Amino acid sequence: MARTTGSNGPKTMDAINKAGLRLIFEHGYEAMSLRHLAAEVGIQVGSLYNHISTKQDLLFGLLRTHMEDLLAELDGALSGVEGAEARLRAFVGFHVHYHIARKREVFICYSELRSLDPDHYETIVAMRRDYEGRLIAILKQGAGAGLFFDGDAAVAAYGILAQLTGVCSWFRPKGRLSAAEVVALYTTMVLESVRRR
Amino acid sequence: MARTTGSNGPKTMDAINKAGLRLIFEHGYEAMSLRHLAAEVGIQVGSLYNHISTKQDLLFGLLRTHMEDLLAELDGALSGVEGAEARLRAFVGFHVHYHIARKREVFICYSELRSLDPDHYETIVAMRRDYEGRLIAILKQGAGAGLFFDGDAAVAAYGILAQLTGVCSWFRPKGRLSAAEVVALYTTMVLESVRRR
Amino acid sequence: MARTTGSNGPKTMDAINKAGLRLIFEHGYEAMSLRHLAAEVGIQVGSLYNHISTKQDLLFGLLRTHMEDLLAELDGALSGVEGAEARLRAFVGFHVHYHIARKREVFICYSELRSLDPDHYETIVAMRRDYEGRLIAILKQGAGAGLFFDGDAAVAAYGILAQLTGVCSWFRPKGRLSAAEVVALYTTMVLESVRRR
Amino acid sequence: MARTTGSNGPKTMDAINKAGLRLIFEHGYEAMSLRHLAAEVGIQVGSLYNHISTKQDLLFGLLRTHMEDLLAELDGALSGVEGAEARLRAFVGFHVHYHIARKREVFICYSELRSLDPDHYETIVAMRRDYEGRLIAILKQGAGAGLFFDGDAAVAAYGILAQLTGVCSWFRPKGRLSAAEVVALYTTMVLESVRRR
DNA sequence: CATGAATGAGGCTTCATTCAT
DNA sequence: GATGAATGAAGCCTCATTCAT
Repeated sequence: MARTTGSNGPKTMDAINKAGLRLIFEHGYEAMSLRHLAAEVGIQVGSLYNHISTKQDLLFGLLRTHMEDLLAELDGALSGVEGAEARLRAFVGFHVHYHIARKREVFICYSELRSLDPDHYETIVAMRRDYEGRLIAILKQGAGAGLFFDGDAAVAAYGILAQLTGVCSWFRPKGRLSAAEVVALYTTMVLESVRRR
Repeated sequence: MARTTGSNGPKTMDAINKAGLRLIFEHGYEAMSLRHLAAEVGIQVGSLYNHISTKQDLLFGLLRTHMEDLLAELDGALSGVEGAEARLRAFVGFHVHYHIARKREVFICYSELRSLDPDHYETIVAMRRDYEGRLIAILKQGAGAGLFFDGDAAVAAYGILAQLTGVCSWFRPKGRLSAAEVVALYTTMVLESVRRR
Repeated sequence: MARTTGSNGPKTMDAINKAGLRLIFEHGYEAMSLRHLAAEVGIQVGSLYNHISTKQDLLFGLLRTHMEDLLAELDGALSGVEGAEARLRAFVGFHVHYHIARKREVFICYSELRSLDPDHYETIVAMRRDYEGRLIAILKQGAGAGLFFDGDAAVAAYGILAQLTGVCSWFRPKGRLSAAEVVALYTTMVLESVRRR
Repeated sequence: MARTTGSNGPKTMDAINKAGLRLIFEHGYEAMSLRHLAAEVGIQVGSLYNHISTKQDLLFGLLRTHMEDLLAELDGALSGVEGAEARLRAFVGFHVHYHIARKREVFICYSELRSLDPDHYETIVAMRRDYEGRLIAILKQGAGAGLFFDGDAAVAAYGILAQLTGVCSWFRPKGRLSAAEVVALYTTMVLESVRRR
C-alpha cells in the first residue's frame, strides 16, 4: 500500500530491466510472467505498464541495448590495434571478458531470438551479423597477409565464436581457471587453429 | 467424428514425437501449445493423452532418446579406433555429422534443459557429462602420449564441443560447404588447437 | 493384458458395484471418475461399458437396490410384531442395525440424491417416503392407542429418523459402545421422547 | 467490454460468496463449475481470481466463516444461562433457529467436508468438535446434578444433534409447523429423552 | 468380453493487457 | 505513478462416452 517515496520512475524502470533480465535468463521469456516480474520489482502487474508498453518491448529493449553495448565496446577494444594477429588477440580477449561479465544478456540474446517479433528479430540479427563481420574481416585480413590459413573465413569465424561464447555456459568465477587464464588458453587455441601451416 | 482408420496407436505416437520435436525446435517448449501439437498431428487435444502422460514427459522422452542415441552412436564410432589423434578425428567427424543430421534434437537438448523437472534435468545432465567425459578422456590420453598440449583438458573440451556443436545453428545443407568439408576444416582446426607446441 | 480366466461377466459386474459403492461413498459421485473405478476393478475404462450403460445408471442401480433391500428387510423385521410400542422398538432396532451394517449405501442414498436425473430422483424419493411412512404410521397407531403423545407425527418421525440415521456418521465397530448398546440407548431415548405425558 | 462501474471489489467478493454458497448447496462443490459461478455473478471466469485464490479456498472460506459464526452465536445464546435444563433448552432453541436460518451453510458444512484439503478438513472438524463439546458438557452437567440419565453423554449428544440438525433437510418456512413450534416440540422430545427415570 | 484409441466438451487456472480511480 | 478489478483468450489436463478390433 504505502509507497516508500515520491517519484521513483527511473529507479522503477531500472528495477524492471534488472529483474526482467534475470527472470528471462532463468526461466525464459515465455515462462516469465509479468505477474512474476511485478512481484520481483515490488509493484502490481498493472503498474508495469507505466514503464513498458508490452512484454515484447521489454525483451527487445534488453536485447537491443545489449547488442549496442557489445558493438560499441568491441570497437573500443579494437580501436588503435593494428595487424591481424594483434586484432585477433584483442577480439578473443574482449569477447571472452564481455561474455563472462554479461553472460545473462548474451545468453538471452541467443536463446530468445525466436521470441522476437519479425521486425525486432531482423534488427537484432542484423546487429549480430555486424559483430560476426568484424571477426570475419580480421580472419580475411590475416589470410591476405599470409598469416592465417586460406579457408572459409565465415565458417572458421562461426567455429571460433561458438567456442568463445561457450564460456557463458560453463565459466564459474570461482572455478579452476580465472578469466585471464581462460583467455590465455583460448587465445592460443584460436591462433593455432587458424595459423597458416 | 468419423475415425479414419482402425488402431493406429504406434503411428500416432510417432507422429506426436515427430511433430513435437519440430514444434519445440521452432517455438520452444513453453511456446508450443498442445492445441498446436494436436492440430499438427491431426487429432484432438485430449487424444494426445492416450499416448503421453504430460507435456513434460513428451519433452523428456525426446531428450532421453536423443542422449541415448548420441552415446550409443559415439561408442560405435569410436569402437576399434586406437590412438589419441585417430580417436579425436573420429570424435570430431562423428559429432559434426550427428549434429548436422539431428540438429533439432541437439538444439532442444541444450535450449530446453531448463524446462525439465529437477529429476529429469539431473538425468539428462548426467548423460551429457558422460558424453563430454569421452572427449576429455581423449584429450588426456593425447596429452599423456605427448601429442597434445598439457593444459586444462576439460576447458579445452568445452571449447571444442562448443565450436563443433555450433554447426547446428548455422549449417545449411545447400550452403557453401558440404558436411564433409566442414568436418575437414574443423578437424584441422581442432587438431591444431590442441597440438603440443 | 492376459485375462485370468474365461467368462467372468457376473463377477466383473459385482466388482464394479462393490468398487463403485466404495468410491462414491469415499469421494462422491461427481468426484469419482470412471477411470478411477475401472482401475479399482482392474479393467480398462472402455470395458466398463460392457456392464453398465452410463455412470448415472450405475448410481441409480446402487440406490434402487439399497432402497428395495431396506424396505423388504424392514417389512421382515416388523412382520408379526403387534402393538405400537413393540413395533417402534422393532423399528429402532432394525434401523440402527441396518444403518450400521450398510452405512455406505445409506450415506450415498442421502448425499447423492441430488446427482440423480429427475426421473431417477423421483423413484428413489418415493421409496424413501414409503419408508418414512412406516414410522409415521407406527407413531399414529401409538397416539391413537393413547401411548404416544398427540403431536405432529411426521415431524416427530423426521427427528427420530435423523437421530437414528446419524449412527452411520459416527458409529465405529470398535468404539466405546457396541451396536446392541447403541440400540438399547436409542430405543429408550426414542420411546421416552414420544411417550404420552 | 464496457466496465459497468468503478472499483466494486468488496461488492463482487460478496456476490461470489453468496452465489457460491447457493450453487454449492444446490449442486455440490464438485458439480459447481467456476464457469457457472462466474456467470451467476456476472463476470468472466478469470475475474474470479481477483477475489479468490482457488476454488478450494472459496469453499474453505464459506465453511470457516460459518463455523466461527456458529460458535460465537452459540456462546451468545448460552451466556448468562444457568442450570443444565435451562442451558439444554437454550441450546436446542438456538440450534434449531440457526439451522433453519442458515440451512445452506449448515448443509454444505456436513456434505462438503470430504471436499476439503486435509489441512482445511482438520480445521473445520476441530471447530465442529468444539461445538459438540458444548452439548456434551451440558449433558454431563445435568447428569451430575441428577437431572439427566447417566449414560454415554457423547452418544446421546450425537443423537440429539442429528435430530435437531435434520431440520435443515425438511423444514419449510410455509410448512405445517412454524419454527417456534418445531422448537417447542423438539425441546420437549429432547428433554424427555434424556431425563433421569 | 476386453482393449485402446478417439472424441468433444468442459474442468481449474494463468496470461497479457486495459483503465477508472 | 500506482492500484486493483476487469477482460477474453488460452494454458494443460480430465471427463464420460463410443467403437473398430
